[in-house]
Amino acid sequence: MRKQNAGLTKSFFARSAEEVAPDLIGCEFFIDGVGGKIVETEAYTRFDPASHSFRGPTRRNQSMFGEPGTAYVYRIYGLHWCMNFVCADASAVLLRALLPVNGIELMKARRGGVSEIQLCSGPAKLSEALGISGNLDGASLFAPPFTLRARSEQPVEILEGERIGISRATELPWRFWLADCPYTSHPKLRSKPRK
DNA sequence: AACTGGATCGTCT
DNA sequence: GACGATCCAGTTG
Repeated sequence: MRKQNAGLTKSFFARSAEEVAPDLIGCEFFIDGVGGKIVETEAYTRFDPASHSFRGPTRRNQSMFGEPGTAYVYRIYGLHWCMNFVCADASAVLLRALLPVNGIELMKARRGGVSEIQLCSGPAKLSEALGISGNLDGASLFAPPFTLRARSEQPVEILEGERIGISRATELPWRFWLADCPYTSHPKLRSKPRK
């Protein structure tokens, strides 16, 4: 009986994002078979001033108030897309970096031929590589085009530190990443949590 | 290696 | 009317 490579279930996401976010490190995520291993995430919760759900439901953030296991996709800075997995109580996990596994040539084509290291090393980069845009907002993660696979083995070491690119609640240690992984988004913050 | 500004627009003040 | 859960190219040290 092979338990490894099983798909993630709804109960996996039916917890608060700060619990789910570290558990997603080492899982695999694909869209139409294109994607890779999750190596960096961030958690955002309902009572977190940095979270889109902090001020209650709006048209943009309504997916964040949906069922655990829903995709929340939003546009950032007018030109990029960011992908989130909705968890319990209007919390969500932002996908920040993947280690490319499948569909590498297609991802390179979408990303303008950058090196493999830089293919998915950032939230907007991985969205471009996987072809993510606003039309996936609100979709269930348990149906096509998505594929989610649980870890096949425990990650060597998961580190945590402050989140990146926000101006509020910056002290919360809700960014999680695979230690010393070259495919994460911030070279300087790869090995040690920021002080 | 570190910092700067530009691109670009929906959302909320 | 201001401002992002960003990225990239360019400049400076």
